[in-house]
Amino acid sequence: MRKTRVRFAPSPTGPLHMGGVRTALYNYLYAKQRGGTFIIRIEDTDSQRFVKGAEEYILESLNWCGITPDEGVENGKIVEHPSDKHPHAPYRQSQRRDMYKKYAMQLIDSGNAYYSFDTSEELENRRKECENKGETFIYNSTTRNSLKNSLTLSKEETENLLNQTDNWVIRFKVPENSTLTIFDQIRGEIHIDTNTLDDKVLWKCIDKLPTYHLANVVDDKYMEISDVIRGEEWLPSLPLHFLLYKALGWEEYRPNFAHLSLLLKPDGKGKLSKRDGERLGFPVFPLEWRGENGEIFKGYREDGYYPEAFINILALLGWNPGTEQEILCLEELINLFSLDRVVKSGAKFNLEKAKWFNQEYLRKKDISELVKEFKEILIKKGISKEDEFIYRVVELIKERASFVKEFWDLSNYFFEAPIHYDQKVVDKFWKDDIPNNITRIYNELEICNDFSVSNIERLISETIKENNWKMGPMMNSLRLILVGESKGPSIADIISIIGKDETIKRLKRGLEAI
RNA sequence: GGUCCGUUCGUCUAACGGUUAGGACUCAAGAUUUUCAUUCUUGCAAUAGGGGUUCGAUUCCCCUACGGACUACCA
Repeated sequence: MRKTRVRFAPSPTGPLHMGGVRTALYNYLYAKQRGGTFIIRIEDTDSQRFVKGAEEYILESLNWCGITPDEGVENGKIVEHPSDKHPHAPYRQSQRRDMYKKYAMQLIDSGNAYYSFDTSEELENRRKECENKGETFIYNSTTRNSLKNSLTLSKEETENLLNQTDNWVIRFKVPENSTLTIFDQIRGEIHIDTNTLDDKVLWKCIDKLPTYHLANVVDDKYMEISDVIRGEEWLPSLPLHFLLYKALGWEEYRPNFAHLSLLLKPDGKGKLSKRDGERLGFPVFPLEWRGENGEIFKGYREDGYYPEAFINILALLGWNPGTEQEILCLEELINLFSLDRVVKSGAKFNLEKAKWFNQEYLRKKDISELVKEFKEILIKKGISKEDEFIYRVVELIKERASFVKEFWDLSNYFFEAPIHYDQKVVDKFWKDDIPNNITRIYNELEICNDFSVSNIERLISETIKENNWKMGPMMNSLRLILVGESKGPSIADIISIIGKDETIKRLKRGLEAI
């Protein structure tokens, strides 16, 4: 049995989106469960699309999620020099160019690849020609003999072109007339006729770097990757990768493959993309991302999600433990994860359910921890209160919120006296002798010195009973005065927390204002 | 267009030939509550369609439909 080594290999062309985080998570869970190694590798062989800050963003995102790499990253940075812990450095493909070049040449020498000199215009024309005839152009055994490459040109001509111009690429020579059967750990057997494949470019002339396909296979072999778990968008190039292992003589190193279904747009067509978040009002990215032209994309972190909740949401989007348990911490996910329980079909993200997950995690938090978080919000509003006071408030409202950021709207009346009184409540309850009765309660409270919840509760209910008042209108009117509207925890709790002075003040003002 | 992958309540999913097709989110109703929320109970809601195979198909096979990915010197 091979030692489990998996990699997450993002390319730094922008922020990592939640689908990418899920792929990283599944890789991580798979590795951890099997006592294996989780490696990060940066696939930056596209020099044209490089985005500044993307690499840092990716690492910070994984860090926030608690997905910690065993290899490839040290002190929050991609490792560039080999060490015991990081024997395969550098972990950035742009810094491994020479290695890929060597294998590209080996493929040419062994007859598995060739130089191609066709310009993109020439190929474009051929494609159009075919299209007009209702055919499909494929650069492979059916066409390569009629194109400009080292298979059709003489040795001398090829040499000359290579020496004189920079305009050449290396293409893989796909073998003809064979059917491949490739096993995918999630999808089972996949059959492919090699005649439908095309001779993909392995080495680009444009930036003198390998394409993803070559770099990927070489690195996976050298980094001793045992299992490749990646997105479904790679399924069509699986046969090419499969053949590449064979052509390089590395069949015994070939990893197991598993292709994950995609995360889909919640409202219909296609895979989840960068802009869906703004359009549909939920984050697509783990962390906030500032685009080059000042655009801001929301992040789960900034929206108030806990990383544990975010991970849990992602884990269950395309996988389930086979039981009815839905709230799973990282530890449990590691223990329970298995590729056979990964769902084959694409999953649409659901915001409501995501909120529910966060609510579940919020409820599990210690009140003192929530106090710390809420305090930051209060400070921004210029409100300072002693921790004990905030603690009592949070204790009462935490069940009512999915996010700490909702605490303020749920508890503002603890910190500020109401300015407006909800007219609907006024119309419904503020009648007849209510003002008089409230005044009676006011008088009772004014001489009361025990503002414990139980005493206030006793005092109010006894007063109401003794006078044969109606419970509903009295309580609702008291609430109206104290809160301004018809919401919140019990009156006794509110009075007890805001205390005598504030209660008296609010009753006085309410009696005058309503 | 071509190649590949997929299809169970609105959404995430369970049921790996035999279930009244289960759970969760959402929604609705009821109970509890001085209000709101919580909580509890109940309810609404699905096997894409058509053929096979089988005593029996959500499950296996085929066709159709629909959805998705890929089809770059992008990953």
